[in-house]
Amino acid sequence: MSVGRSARERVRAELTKEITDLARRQLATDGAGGLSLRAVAREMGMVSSAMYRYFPSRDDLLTALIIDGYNAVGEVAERADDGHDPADRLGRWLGLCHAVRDWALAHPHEYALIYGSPVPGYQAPQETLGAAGRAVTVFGRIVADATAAGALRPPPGLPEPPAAVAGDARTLREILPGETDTAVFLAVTAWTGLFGWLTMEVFGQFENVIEERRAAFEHTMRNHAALMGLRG
Amino acid sequence: MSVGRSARERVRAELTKEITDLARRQLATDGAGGLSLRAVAREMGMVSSAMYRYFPSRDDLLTALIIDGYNAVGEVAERADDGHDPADRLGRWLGLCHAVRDWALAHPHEYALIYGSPVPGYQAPQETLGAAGRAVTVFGRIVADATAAGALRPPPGLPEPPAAVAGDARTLREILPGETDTAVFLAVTAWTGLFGWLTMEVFGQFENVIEERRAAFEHTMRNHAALMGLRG
DNA sequence: AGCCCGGGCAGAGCGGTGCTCTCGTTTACA
DNA sequence: TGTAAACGAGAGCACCGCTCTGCCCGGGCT
Repeated sequence: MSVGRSARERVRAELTKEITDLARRQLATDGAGGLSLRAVAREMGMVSSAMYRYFPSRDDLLTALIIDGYNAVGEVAERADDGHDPADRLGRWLGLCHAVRDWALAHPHEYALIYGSPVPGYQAPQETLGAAGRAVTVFGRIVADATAAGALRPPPGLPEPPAAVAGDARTLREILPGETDTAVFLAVTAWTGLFGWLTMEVFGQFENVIEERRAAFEHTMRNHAALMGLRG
Repeated sequence: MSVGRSARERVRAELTKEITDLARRQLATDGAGGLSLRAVAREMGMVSSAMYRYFPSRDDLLTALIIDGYNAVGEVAERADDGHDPADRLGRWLGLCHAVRDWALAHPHEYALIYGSPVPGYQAPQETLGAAGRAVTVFGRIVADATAAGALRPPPGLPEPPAAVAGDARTLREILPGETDTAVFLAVTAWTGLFGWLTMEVFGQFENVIEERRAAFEHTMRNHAALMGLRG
């Protein structure tokens, strides 16, 4: 991370970046399954075995790309929220949804890599967790701001969270500080709903079913906002 | 499908079934990426080239498994709904949710195959569409029954569907007959929410975040029911 | 009854993959 | 300056999907 101390470390960092860049390009065109260490090496004018000086295995290269992906969506989410009037919580929620959706549609393979089927024997290492949390942190801030302003008023007739989930609500309050159990799970409902839509859209489940996807998406996210009781 | 006319056709049908069975077992243990024609052939005491008498390519074998998967979840959904008092629409909705979830957790790789990242160059053929619709048809019937009985009363304060989505609402009324545009998209919200939760749970996104998953899931699905206005 | 034809399987082989091991070279550091 | 670590090349292993060829054998037609 620091400025390359030695020439060797500098060229190593450069080559590592070149590898991930080429791999990301290959990922974008062929998907995770088509990512080939040999192809990356070929494109760099190197031999495949040399790759293993930089990434111990293909999975480690994938891990690097996964972390990059989480950071990309996290940054998109943060930038979207920075551009909004903090008091306009409904606008911030919709802006966050559109930002994540735009990124997902522009990078379907990267989206699949981080939110889709896990790769075969691959176990997400701890390092991914930090990056994975950036987007949801933005969401938590919006909800918390709304609550603090008294602008989170869910409709009547909602079910009571059962006692069993109280512990999970406590965990989730790290992301959603100061929320009641009811509000915590309304937020979970909205968040899973957002990614449910995105997964179905990116993976082609809406083909021949929903065509005006942007409008339908925004309306669905407005439904989620209404369920949370997010007022403008 | 019909009773094997000649002995040759009968043994062919049996071998085809044996191949898909072995492939499904391999799918369950290694995932879609680990599905190997050669391994299936090995396990059958045959040579890999012989597989191509039955499936023109690995992707065609995958297609067969995908159709099987859609039919499996469709059957699970239908059976769950048959076992419920038709007038208990909230119970039917929750039963449907739990049935699909139980199946997904029991067959994570098959779930990933049909609802997860699409496989590399694979394009879902038309044949899958019929099987894919069985589960959502059950859902549509529950909502339609509720509407017919006047038991679908969404809470106040919901957004109006924009004009742009009217066409899609018309398409979706094939599954959700007699529903208003508002109700159609509330149903879409619930359905995408269901699969959003399932995808995140099956793909491990709830690790270390939500532990009482069954209770939290049911509560989330009750939230969706409340948004739709599904009364018992 | 005899023939023949086509489905079924085996084997070899092509080009590709991830990954390992060895070997000579280059670089950084003590 | 000497040494240990990093580096890249090359050969090779086991596996993959897929193709082509050739043999066998059973069922259907003459």
